[in-house]
Amino acid sequence: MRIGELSQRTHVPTRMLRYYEEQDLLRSDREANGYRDYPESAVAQVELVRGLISSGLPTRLIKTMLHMEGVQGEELARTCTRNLAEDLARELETLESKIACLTRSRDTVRSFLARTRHAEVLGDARAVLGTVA
Amino acid sequence: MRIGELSQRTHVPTRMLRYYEEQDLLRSDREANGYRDYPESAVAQVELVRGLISSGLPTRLIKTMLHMEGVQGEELARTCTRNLAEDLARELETLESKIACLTRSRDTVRSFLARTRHAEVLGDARAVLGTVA
DNA sequence: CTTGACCTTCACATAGATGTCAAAGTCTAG
DNA sequence: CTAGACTTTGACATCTATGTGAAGGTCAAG
Repeated sequence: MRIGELSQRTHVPTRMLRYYEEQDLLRSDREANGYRDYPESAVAQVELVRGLISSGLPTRLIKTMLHMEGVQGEELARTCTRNLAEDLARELETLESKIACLTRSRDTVRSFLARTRHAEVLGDARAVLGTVA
Repeated sequence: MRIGELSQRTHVPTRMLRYYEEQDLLRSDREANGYRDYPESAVAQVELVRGLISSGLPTRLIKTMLHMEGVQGEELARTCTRNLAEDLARELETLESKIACLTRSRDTVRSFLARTRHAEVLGDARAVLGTVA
């Protein structure tokens, strides 16, 4: 598919899709006329990248992880040096702490909304909450 | 405590502590001489703010959430309008999706490292991993 | 009183993610 | 052939979170 369609389907502006490509987070083939051509899988890829970037991960890490998702068994021995493994272990801790932090905040918001629901007896917030629980 | 101590204890530069205050994410009293004076609780507060910012949350949201953590029961009815509740419900979805995204990435890194550990028979990465499991 | 280690505010610089616009090529419909 | 929709690259603007440094107060130690 072309960039316009990918953009519509992911709700990510074409500007950003080109930017991700420039940052090595997304690949594309080219049609004879030079237009970018994306495979179906690009949709998922873009969604993943978006999520990670919006979660504050450095593109460097995202690039590494995207690469990992593709790599298979034996290939690893050659690919992953000890230093890289250590780096990744550190990144893993970063991820864990981000998750913990967001989880805590999610719980805060959740319980706040729950209490609000009680407070607002005729609460229309209930409808909203319904879409979340 | 003063800003220097808070900075050392949180590993957050004083520049940022003042910035957070400017953004309404952190409060401080003032000594007679104008120096900022923080309570013990500021340490935890700063750590929370750091975690959220590093997770890509907009300061606007963080401000809201920090406020919520303080608010109690009855006060809510007055504080939380329907629109705010709807906003928060949306933010909650944002949090959920960030968490999901980070969790997926964490699992990716984890399983990569696990496989790596097999590949590197003498893997020193194991020691590193131990601190993570 | 002076020095040094703090603190204050203010301002300018930077890096990353994004918005926006311009100039120009491609292609399809009329 | 032309108009309109879509594409390309490239440049410039903006916002946020930061780094950095200037100019100047506070205060304890020597």
